[in-house]
Amino acid sequence: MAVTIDQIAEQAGVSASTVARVLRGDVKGVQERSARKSREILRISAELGYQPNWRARALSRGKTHTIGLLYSNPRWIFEDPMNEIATSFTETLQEENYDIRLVPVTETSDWKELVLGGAVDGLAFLLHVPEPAQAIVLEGRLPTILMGEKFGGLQHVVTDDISGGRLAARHLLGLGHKRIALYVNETIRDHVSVHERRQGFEQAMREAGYDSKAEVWRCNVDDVMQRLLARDAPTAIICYCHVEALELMHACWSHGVSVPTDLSLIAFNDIAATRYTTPPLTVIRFDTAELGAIGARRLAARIASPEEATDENTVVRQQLVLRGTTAPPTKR
Amino acid sequence: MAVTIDQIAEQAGVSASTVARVLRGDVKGVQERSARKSREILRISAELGYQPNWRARALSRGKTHTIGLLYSNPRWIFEDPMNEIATSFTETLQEENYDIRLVPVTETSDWKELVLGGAVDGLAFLLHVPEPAQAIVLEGRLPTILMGEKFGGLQHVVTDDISGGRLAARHLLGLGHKRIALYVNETIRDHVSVHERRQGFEQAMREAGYDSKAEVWRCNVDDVMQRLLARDAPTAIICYCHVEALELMHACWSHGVSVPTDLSLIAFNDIAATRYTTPPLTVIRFDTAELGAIGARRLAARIASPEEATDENTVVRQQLVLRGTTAPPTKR
DNA sequence: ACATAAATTGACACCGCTGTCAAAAAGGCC
DNA sequence: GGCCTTTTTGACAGCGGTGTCAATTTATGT
Repeated sequence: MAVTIDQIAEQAGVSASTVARVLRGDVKGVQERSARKSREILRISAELGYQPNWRARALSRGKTHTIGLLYSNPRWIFEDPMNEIATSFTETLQEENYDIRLVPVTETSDWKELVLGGAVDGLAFLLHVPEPAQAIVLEGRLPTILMGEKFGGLQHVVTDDISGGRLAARHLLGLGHKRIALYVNETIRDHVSVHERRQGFEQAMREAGYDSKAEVWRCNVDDVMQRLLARDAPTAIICYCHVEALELMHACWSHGVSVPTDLSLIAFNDIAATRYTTPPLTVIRFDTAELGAIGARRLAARIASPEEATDENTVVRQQLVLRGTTAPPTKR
Repeated sequence: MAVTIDQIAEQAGVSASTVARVLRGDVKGVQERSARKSREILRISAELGYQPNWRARALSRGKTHTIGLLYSNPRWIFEDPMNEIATSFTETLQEENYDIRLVPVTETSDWKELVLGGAVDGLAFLLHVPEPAQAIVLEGRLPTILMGEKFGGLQHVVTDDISGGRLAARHLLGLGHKRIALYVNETIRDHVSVHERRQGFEQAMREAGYDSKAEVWRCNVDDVMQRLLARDAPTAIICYCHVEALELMHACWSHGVSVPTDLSLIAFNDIAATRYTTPPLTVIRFDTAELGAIGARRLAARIASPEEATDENTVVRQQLVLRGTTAPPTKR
């Protein structure tokens, strides 16, 4: 059906090897006769609309020039802020001439065949390594990069969550808040970032001498509202991520708690929606594009030359973005 | 390096063909000796950790069991509400045993090789068919599905934007609004949905006898605010999509225009962020999951049996979700 | 013109699996 | 046991390229 190298060879009256070489641009073209022949071959292949067969090439070269993005739930990779990371990851990888294959990892899917069978040249993970894949990834058969998570000595690019937590707390302390809580929704998995944000938060509170007033709430939004309405409640909340913050903003609005007058709020992850709340959310942000791009380049480099691979990990810094949900506490 | 069928064959003392057959489960296993041999082969291949070579299989079978999701800008496919469609599309395709390859389409990228070279078995487009791909797609060499857009006779799954526009307008008319504008940001490409939403809107206005008061504003948010502050301005705005609405909500907030007291707002696309504005946005929504799933199943069916392929297109209906940004107009 | 070096070319094995086909083995029946 | 049918098996030719190597052709130097 499709045009092959042999058809071109036949038409041009040369061998398939020659056609392959010419198409690959692997002829010096010094000799007159040869140069003419090359031009002829190029003409014919263009005329026939030749397209190299990707499958044959992959088998022969032993490479697919494809990166597998492994995930267990598509919702996670398409969701904020992962989608921003994924965007820049794919964009950068495209510059490096790689394509992305989305590989859903479940107990039943054929992901093993794809990964171990050579459908991809490297692996990438966003925010977490799915359970079923962990053992195999650790065997290190393929170049791997983890973005936003640390796992068993594999190369990673992460955010600086300890200083993120510290930044949030210090900002609130600077405004005069004395009692601050960190709200982590109870459904959140036990991710390194939970631990680190907490660590930074507690560190800052300790430095300020408010050690005992650093509370970590692992509950749901209703519990938070209830605790907030109690006597001597915190005057500021740091939300583990944007989800908690958006929920809480909404809950405050319906309970008549005014932000930032009655309560200061600060969230992690600067997703688009945080700019559209009323007032816009003060957040701790990191450069998602940078994280994705670094991950992409690291992985590409690793695939290109596995020997020279460095085990360097990168930490992307977090920064404070002042918007409208934090203010000095009101005396009450 | 990796274990091949020949290695297993050698160890088991049989031919490669036999191994292949056994692994494929293509033996009756009636004869005692044969059954024993099969078990032995399976044992050995498990012991050696055999994984079929995906590349070789693809070449040999002439199929990759992969769908190419073509896009010209990653931002678009990872963005709301496309990500919801993409999520359900990939999930459904996974059930049908296909994987997704993200194929960025630019002038320079090697997408032609991937698509025409047989790296994918079918093509999918979200909301638009990138320019460089249009000619080739129309040749119809590969099964194709378009989601959320119509293009040159290709099979598609779209939303019912005409009735969507009508729903929005009728709701506002029902509340007593007489002068309504449709705001389409000037940067929006000329997409069928722009035309159709407008059509539905104008249709409803005509039915209500307000034909001349159906304005379509193709401008930016500053222009909108300016026009709104004029005498005899519209009391309600239908936003072409969520982006316009979020921007406008924000602009209203900073200009002291209160929604919905001073202005009623209704938007298309029920993305997550619309639920977190204050007040939450009234929207016209469609079932993104349904659209993605239908697209996936159609494409899979087409690939499985190109002959029986129906040219049926599907229209996913739009519906009104009442939230807080619409109210009867205030006399002023 | 002749030897030598450089460029070009075609044959061929290979990548690892699939699918066909004819030969070999096993089973069934008289 | 002999004959026929059904299973099972291995050889082999692809799939469409890649890459090596030796043979052939052309260019260069004297």
